[in-house]
Amino acid sequence: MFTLSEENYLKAIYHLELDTDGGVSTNAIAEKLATKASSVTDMVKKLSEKEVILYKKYKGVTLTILGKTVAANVVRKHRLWEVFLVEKLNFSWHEVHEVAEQLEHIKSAKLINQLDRFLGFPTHDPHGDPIPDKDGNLKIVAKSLLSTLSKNESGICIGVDDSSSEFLQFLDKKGITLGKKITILDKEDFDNSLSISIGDKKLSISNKIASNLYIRAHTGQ
Amino acid sequence: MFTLSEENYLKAIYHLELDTDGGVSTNAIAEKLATKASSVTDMVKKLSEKEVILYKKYKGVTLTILGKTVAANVVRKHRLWEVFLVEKLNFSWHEVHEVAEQLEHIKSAKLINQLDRFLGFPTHDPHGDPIPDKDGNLKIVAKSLLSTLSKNESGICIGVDDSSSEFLQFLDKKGITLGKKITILDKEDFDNSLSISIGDKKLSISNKIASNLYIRAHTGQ
DNA sequence: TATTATTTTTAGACTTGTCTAAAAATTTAT
DNA sequence: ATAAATTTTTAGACAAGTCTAAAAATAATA
Repeated sequence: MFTLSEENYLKAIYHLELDTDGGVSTNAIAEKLATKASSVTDMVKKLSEKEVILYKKYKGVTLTILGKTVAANVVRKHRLWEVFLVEKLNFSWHEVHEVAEQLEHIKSAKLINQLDRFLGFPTHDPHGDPIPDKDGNLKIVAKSLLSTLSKNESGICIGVDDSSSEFLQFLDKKGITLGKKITILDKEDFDNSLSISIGDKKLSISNKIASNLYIRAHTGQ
Repeated sequence: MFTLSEENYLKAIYHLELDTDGGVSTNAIAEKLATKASSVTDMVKKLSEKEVILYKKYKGVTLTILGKTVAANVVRKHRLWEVFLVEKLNFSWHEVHEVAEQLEHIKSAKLINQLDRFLGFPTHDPHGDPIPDKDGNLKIVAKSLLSTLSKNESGICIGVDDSSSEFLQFLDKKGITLGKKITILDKEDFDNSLSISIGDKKLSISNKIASNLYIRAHTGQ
């Protein structure tokens, strides 16, 4: 069994491993968890003894199979709870993270299995991130950043890269939500801003926005 | 803000106060929380400084208004989550306690308000215990133990005194659930066992069982 | 490569919540 | 009311998780 703190470390390492090649550095973990490098070193020794990570002094850490399973399970719980909060309790997508951070540590296999069933076995959370299955496997969906599409191409909005509260509230204000079809009407060379149509509206968005929206590529029209 | 441990102490004191006159003793708290009296003394000093309890050395403790509010809120959360688990996730009433013990510590006013709404503002949990409102007030329902009724009297089963897993599973097996009408057919002087009718069944139950079932008195009939 | 800068680890300390063992206060019984 | 039993508190210790400051290892740069 793992403590709340151990679970948070495993989750942080899990996320960092996804966009790092080779081991995850002490400093990276410290930054992600808003803690000090010395604290990370301590915890990393403990996790290494529990055989959930591989650790060589000064060499960074990697999750073991066991560690990855534990971490994925925490992520699974986090994302299922997010779905619950949005679908059943009328939370907005920018409000769910903080609460899900707490709920993800509740220990009960039955609870999470029944919650999964109750929600209709969702595959993605309200930000478009995939929900790991019981074994920790993710369904990978081919996705591209909106900023990489060309004029006249279109696709379905399936997720965000930056899921900060500010960004999500901005999207709400603009009417940009998951599942909507977006078409590039024009690209501005000057500042890489885009004219897009979404639903029956047209709007102009900066490159920064377009670089934080994921699109499921739409082969043909 | 209160730690998990502080909340558990407040909840224990809250429950103990309900069936104690005068202050709650150190030993009583220690027993309820399966901890040592010395630990209780330490925590009690801390809670006293936080002004949620009144404490005089060797004299036991009492909740302040603030303390009672905090404790009732934890109980409110516990019982709302129990309703959720039973009504929405198909838990049996004997399975909910352990999970609710964890969920009751999740901090989010919006979460609990929305959960309350989602569940239809329930007034009682699956064991028949009242759910405190936002201000910590309970709706008191006049109730009697089944064992106190006389022959030919009847009432609606509205709760249990002992909510141990074993007892609840026993009731399940006998088909005794909240909301059912129970009529005393006969009382056996020898061992105080009862013959009752419940639904369309007749059965015989021991005095021990009858002393753990609450009935809403049925004036008339 | 030698030096500087950065990262990581160690050493020692602090907090929270717990414990054991012993002392002090209170209660019960003779 | 005094002695015995019980309850409660104190004193000191420990584990988990964190921190600061300094030392050691690694990486970057001249």
